[in-house]
Amino acid sequence: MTTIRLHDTRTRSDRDFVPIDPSDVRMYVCGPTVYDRAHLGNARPVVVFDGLFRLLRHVYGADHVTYVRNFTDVDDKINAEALRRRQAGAPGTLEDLIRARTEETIAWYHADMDALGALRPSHEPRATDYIGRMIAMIGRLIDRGHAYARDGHVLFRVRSYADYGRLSGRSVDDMIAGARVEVAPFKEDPMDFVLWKPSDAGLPGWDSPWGRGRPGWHIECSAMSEALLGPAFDIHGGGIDLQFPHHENEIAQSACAHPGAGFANYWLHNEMLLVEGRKMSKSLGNFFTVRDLLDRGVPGEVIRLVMLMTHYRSPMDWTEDKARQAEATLRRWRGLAAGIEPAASPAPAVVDALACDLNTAGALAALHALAAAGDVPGLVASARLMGLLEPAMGAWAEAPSADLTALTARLGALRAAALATKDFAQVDALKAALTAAGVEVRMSKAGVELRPGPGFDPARLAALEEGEARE
RNA sequence: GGCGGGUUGGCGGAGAGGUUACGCAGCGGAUUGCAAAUCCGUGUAGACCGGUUCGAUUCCGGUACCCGCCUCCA
Repeated sequence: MTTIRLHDTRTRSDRDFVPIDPSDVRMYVCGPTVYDRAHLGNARPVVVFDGLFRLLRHVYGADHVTYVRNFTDVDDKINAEALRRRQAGAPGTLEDLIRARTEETIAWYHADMDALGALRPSHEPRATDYIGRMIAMIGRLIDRGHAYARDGHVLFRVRSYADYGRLSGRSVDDMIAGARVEVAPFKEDPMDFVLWKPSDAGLPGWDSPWGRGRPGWHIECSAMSEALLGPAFDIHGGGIDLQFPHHENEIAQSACAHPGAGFANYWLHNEMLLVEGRKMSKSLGNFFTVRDLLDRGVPGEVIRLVMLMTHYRSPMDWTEDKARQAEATLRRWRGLAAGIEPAASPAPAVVDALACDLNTAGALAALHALAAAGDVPGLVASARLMGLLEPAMGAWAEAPSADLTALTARLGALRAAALATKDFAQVDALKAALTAAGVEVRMSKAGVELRPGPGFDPARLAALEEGEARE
């Protein structure tokens, strides 16, 4: 069996992956807060961990991997948007508006991530469906002395967990020295973080032993992973920006709620995304969503390939040039793959590259080698392991259907005549017009061949044919 | 200030202590009336300074520069 090697952020080392239970490999990845369209940066962990999901399914069997990715649907930004809508005159209660907003956003998210060829996870829990579980976990943390209630809040007592800071490599004292922590009178220690906070009448809230309120950010992931994967599971993933504080706090909560269980055995973090060399931000004007790209005609498969060109632990720079390269590569491969059945299994070189801490760039090189060697069935089977060249994703690359027989015959006749007279003026004029209409012109001794290319424009072609009729 | 990551040929981007990464672009050739497409060939790069070594771009140390996190942003 293939041995998968993963870079574990917690130990800062590459480790052979050994699942707790090979018949049920379990992975949890932090999903989106559903307040708006997913931007391109949101797509990176989706593609990265979809790749790992596919690899795990390949190695352990599709029915032996459980992948959980949550939706955070309780959040102040969602509340703010719902409030804005109500003030703008939208009907319904605030809770209705919140639900409507999150339902809408989840549907967008699914559509956009589907377009990138990401498989749906096994479970996609919503935080609001696990409030009871969170309350129970908070209660247990209080009972064990790891948390305390104060003024309607419940706080995690950071000093009660000796390993706090281990994941992100910092000590509580260092962090306090950094002095960027919220000072609140109800905190025993400035680093203590919120497990539960009170909600006023204008905010969504749930009844709890500490009054009506809502959960803090981190507890949801601890509660949902516990519910769906158990107190110990294999892999926990997410963006590197979540390493602190989110994941650090998650570990503290889960480890203290289930001492000795171990929580997640391997921690994987993907690096951030840049756009043309700069951090994507609204202020720089380079902020865009996945949907923006799709609407602009950049196929999801192209976005996916661009993402796979860079190793997941390096910052990935989105550039127009890369998108162009990726599109050209996919067009070539899809051209080769047309009508070819995939091999029974992906090429070992590709699997090995992916098994080496998801070396997607290496795997792509292996794909190029398969294409160069003419092993198209192997290319297709291997590409599909990476979520590429899937039949459902190829509509964008299909040549538009068009009847070019008349034009082919006309060009062929002109050329045959020109070959005799050595006057190619008319041939070249027609060729230029065809090229301008997005038709690929191929001439050889055997004859003339026309095929619609990427920029095929039937309207300009029609004009050509009308011109012919008038002649 | 604290913590972490990075610096590879024109561009993108990997692996490996010593033998071609790969892709794109470029260049040369085949092919073509000319092209396109395709095919063949072609590139000794590794921020800087030391150290270890028979040998380092690959290991160790330092310097410079860049980036991220420390602000419920993946």
